[in-house]
Amino acid sequence: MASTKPETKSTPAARPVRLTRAQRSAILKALADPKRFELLETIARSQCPLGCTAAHEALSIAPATLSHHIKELQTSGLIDVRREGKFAFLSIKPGVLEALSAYLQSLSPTACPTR
Amino acid sequence: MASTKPETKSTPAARPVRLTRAQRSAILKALADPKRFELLETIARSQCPLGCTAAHEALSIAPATLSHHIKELQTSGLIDVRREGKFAFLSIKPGVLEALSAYLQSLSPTACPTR
DNA sequence: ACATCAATTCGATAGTTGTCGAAACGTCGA
DNA sequence: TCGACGTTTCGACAACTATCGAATTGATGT
Repeated sequence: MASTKPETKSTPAARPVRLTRAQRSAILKALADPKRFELLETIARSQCPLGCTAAHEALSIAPATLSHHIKELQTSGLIDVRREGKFAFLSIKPGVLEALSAYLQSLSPTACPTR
Repeated sequence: MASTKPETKSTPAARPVRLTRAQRSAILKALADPKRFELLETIARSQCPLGCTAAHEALSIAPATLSHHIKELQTSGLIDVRREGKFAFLSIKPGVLEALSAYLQSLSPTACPTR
């Protein structure tokens, strides 16, 4: 199967990133754990690709637990994991948080008059 | 100095609704359960104050479970519960979803150049 | 080849929680 | 007062999961 073009790179324009119900569920579950959310915040606040070691130091949890959380964030589609030799670098997957954010906002309707 | 303005009640204009870390955690945990999220969606989609009976029919879960989920959404600060006689009416608490949404969006930084 | 280090996998455990049936509570109409 | 109905509480169970130590894998440098 010949690939038409490499899409792992920075595509010029924005992409809507449509989320299915199942994806939303998975993402919310991934965000629900405090340690995992903190990890995501750490990744977001870092320049961009955060090393596992830095993450481990920032969260003060066992390596095994960190690895578990990373996999959860990855399988839920929230982050990308790039492996380079014996290191792993974490980065926020673009568009996903925006999509979730937009959907949540859409749930807040114009306040009902009969309140 | 002090006395910028008291904003505890339903101010006509916008309300910032600042969320603490603990509140964010609680809200995300409340949203993480699929049935609970579906309940919130149902409330949001209804005119506004949704009766428990309607919710029960929409979700097809036992009354006890529904009551449990309602309490979770309420204690997390996502919904208001107004009681009227033997009925209970659910409505989305204004500002909370917007605040969470804004925070999530703020985590998505400008994509890192070294990707 | 060997030792070292980063990261993952495995196995186990403790705590959490979604679910429901049954009982209880409160309200309303007869 | 009584019974019917909506909702909540209680108790229990099953499933899930966050956590870690120990062992493993894989890559790097000597």
